[in-house]
Amino acid sequence: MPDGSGAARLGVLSRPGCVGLCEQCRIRGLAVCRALEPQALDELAALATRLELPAKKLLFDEGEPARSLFTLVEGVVKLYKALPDGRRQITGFLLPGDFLGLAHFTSYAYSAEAVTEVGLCRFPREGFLRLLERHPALERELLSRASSELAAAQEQMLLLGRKSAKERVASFLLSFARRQAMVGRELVALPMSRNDIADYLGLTIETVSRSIRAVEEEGLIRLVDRHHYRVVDPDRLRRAAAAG
Amino acid sequence: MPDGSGAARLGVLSRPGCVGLCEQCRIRGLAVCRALEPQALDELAALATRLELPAKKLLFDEGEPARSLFTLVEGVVKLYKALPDGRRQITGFLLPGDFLGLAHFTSYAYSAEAVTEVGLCRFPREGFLRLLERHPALERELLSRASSELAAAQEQMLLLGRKSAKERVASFLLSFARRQAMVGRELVALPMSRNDIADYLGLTIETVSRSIRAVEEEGLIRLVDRHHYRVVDPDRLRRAAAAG
DNA sequence: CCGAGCCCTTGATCTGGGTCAATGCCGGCT
DNA sequence: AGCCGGCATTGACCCAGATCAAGGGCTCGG
Repeated sequence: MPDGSGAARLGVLSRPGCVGLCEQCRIRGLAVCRALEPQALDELAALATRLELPAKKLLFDEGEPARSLFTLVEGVVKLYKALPDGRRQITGFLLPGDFLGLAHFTSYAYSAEAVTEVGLCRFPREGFLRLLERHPALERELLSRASSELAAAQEQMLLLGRKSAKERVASFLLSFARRQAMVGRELVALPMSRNDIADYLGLTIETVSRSIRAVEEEGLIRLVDRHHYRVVDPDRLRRAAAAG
Repeated sequence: MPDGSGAARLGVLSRPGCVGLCEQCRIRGLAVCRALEPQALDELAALATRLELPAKKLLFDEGEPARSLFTLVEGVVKLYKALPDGRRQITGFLLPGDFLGLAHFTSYAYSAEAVTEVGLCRFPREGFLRLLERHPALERELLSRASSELAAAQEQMLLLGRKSAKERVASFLLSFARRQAMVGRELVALPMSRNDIADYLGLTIETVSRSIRAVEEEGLIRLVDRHHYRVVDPDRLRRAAAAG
């Protein structure tokens, strides 16, 4: 259990209701971002409210006024954009510690939906932006996160524009394992549906299913069940993903 | 000709060698970003060196150590990522006023190449980062730019993952016209090759050619020559692009 | 423990866009 | 002006992945 200064260092995530979540946060959370002064963390904590949502619950919808920003504390969230006729593109899956809601304008540019049960910290937009002005270190952290998201988006454009179905699936399985720091034989959870994977990779569920099967039959991964796999041969998987 | 304080407001772009470029910059340049103190502008200006490149010249290559950051002053630059076997995905075209080179790590995550003759201001990475620390307003500007780039990247993922060839081409023609603030009947320049358009839209040159033709035959645009078009029917073009 | 419904997988067929193959055309050089 | 080389267009054909169509097997509620 963190003492007073420990609580300050863990910021918003060590508030009542967040106990037990600090493990992830220490690794990935906004609260422990480099060089953020205890002062800023306390102010962040004062601003935050805790939020829990069941799986499949919409967090916010594209075009809706952006009133809040969030850090994901627990569970998985998907971000997506949709066309009027219902075609969807999932632009990313968020894991605990990820930040969401930075809107360039005053409304969200994408929708966010809980994939699993999720726990979040919510920050009201106004207060957060004022806090941002007073704490350049926080702004730096956001800039750093935005540029790594941008790099990930560019990688995804390469995938969507130029990779074959099998390469897409291999890339996805590899990068998802990587994000959980599991490229060995540890079990990797795949909490989203085949439909979500398809909408993330620009494919159909049938093609996703067949491609996963193909990757498994080549011995690059081992499917434990629909929602769990092991990376069996990281090197060949990397090659099947056309580098990454 | 700007006086002393005018020169300061226009920052790096009103230095010797940049005369005559201020028109674009006043509209889009980094130098006039909101609320940037004259002090910061002068420091930026002191840091900048002017750089000219012919068309097709590589500015930097993916993976190369990121020693510089740039603002594009004149011409068009393309950013791309490539796979080992040569497949390419262009992730964006930059117009005057755009900023490039923000690398999350110490090496560039993509390549940058001049599409036309270009003029740039170059900032050495070290100096720029130090300057960033002293001027939160500059950092805010970069964050704002990064988030609008991110929104553009998400839009492009939707295009690459879910739109048909004709929708992609319509979206591209529309957004390119928009970025030049020309959605009426003004002539829009299309300086890049069909190959570049194909690599941007995740298509082949043949499909790009056929799709442009189709969009023209439906009377949505008028092709003046290979590198110039007019938007004839913005509304129907918007619909053909599946909204945008 | 059983049944219903929802995912998911697997198979058969179809098609949008890729590939291959001629031309056509423009711009630069002599 | 005329030629040359690279880019663009156009046409014929093909294939990866979409679509259509059956099952199969978790999961959850009763």
